[in-house]
Amino acid sequence: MVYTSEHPIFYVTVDVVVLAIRDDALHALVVERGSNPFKGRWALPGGFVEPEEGLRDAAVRELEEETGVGTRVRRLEQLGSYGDPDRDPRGRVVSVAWLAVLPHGVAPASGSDAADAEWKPVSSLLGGERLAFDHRSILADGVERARSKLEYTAMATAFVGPKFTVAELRRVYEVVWGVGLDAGNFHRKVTSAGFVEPTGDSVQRGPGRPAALYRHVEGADELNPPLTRSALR
Amino acid sequence: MVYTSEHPIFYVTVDVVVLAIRDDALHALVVERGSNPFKGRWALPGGFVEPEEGLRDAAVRELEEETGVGTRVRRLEQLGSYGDPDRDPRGRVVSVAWLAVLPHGVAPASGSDAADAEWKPVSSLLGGERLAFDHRSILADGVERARSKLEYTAMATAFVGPKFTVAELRRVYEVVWGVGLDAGNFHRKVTSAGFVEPTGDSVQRGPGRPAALYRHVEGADELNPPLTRSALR
DNA sequence: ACAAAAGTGTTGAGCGTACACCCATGG
DNA sequence: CCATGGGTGTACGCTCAACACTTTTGT
Repeated sequence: MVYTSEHPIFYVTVDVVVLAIRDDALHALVVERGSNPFKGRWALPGGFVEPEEGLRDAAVRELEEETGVGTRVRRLEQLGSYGDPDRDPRGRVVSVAWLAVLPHGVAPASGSDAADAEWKPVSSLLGGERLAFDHRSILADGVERARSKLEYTAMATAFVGPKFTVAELRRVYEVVWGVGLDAGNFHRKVTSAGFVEPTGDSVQRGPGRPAALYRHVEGADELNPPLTRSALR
Repeated sequence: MVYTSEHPIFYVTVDVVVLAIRDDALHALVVERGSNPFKGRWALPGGFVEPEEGLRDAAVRELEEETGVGTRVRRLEQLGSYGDPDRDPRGRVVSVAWLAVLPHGVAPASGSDAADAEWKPVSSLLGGERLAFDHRSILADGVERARSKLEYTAMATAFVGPKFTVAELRRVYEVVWGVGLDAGNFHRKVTSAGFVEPTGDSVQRGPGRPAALYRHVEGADELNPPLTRSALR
């Protein structure tokens, strides 16, 4: 069909801020661009939405194709849309950005579309490193969203495995917020906030008393009262 | 099919949830659709984004064209994007939704594009009334966003004039949250939260002691500590 | 004088912070 | 037996909800 629309046409993409904790630091997943524009530059995983595809589905598909971690995503929420007329030299492209969280220890699969998918510390991506398009801004928004969502949702549990200790959860908060937290007070708050329940098992990690294992309570996402960001030390 | 682009083509629209308080009830601005699809049905103001236009600019322009209130908007933030493949019978349309707040007493201008722009109570729009497209869902998301943003931002001040009394502000919270609040406690909280400052004037509304007028402190948008939603009575 | 709304005082309950202390394990 | 991390006890200070009370006006 000849294009006779009375309305302007756009391309729509999805881009995903994928966060995880590695080596006690917040990392984001980035891929090296294989073609222009920005060939060779790091970018957030993402790509063009298919004609009959939902936006969320597109985010998961692109994540799987480019990094192989699509099925491991523990949480995926819409971050916002970015549509400056000049944000993409190929034309008028609106990108719907998503925030995804992975548990620690997930590696980008080899043999996927993108020759290189890598975890990079958020600090360096937001520091000197230059990302493609407006991805630096999208990443910054994603990190800020994660910081505030830790306060009043169960998002932290998406950064750890299905069974976790209170100390693992505490590291998540400490790393994402960049503060030290009182271990005792944190333990009380988190075990009485209603979003985690003991599995009954316990586990030994190095010296010290074995820690009880908890799991995330199905469907409990609101934290009441919220965990406050107040630092210790 | 002659479309030779290597990527699928979309239309992009903006839709705006415009909230204001009228007659002690939360209202939203809706326009009657003049053409198909959904001809004659109420819809959120909005329309197609121009080729060289930013998304926020498009929201303001459409609001001005369809309702004449574009310049009176006191707050405009992105709500999210809606892109189900079937959400619009005209084709693949992704809509970027915005949340706008107006002070009370703003009327939709006559002589604008839309024959009919009207304030309607949110309760009826989310109740029986049937809106065009997925606008009911967008409106619901907008109202929920407003409810939670009252807690920890200065959004409430956008619902009142540039100078306002503490009681006016309290009515905003009571109407949007649908609860009664203790006048004394509210007064203390709000005047010590740092986002309002006295103008020095005072004003008389009916019987009772005259109320001091306040204005919103420029740039103060975060509420610390947040106002809690706990009801009274 | 009375009603009504603005604004301040007061009090008791509950929560958060800080930190002491006990528990259970590895070396 | 010591070091290390898990987990509990406790006390002090602060905030908040509830509500009594004072202030300032209209009728």
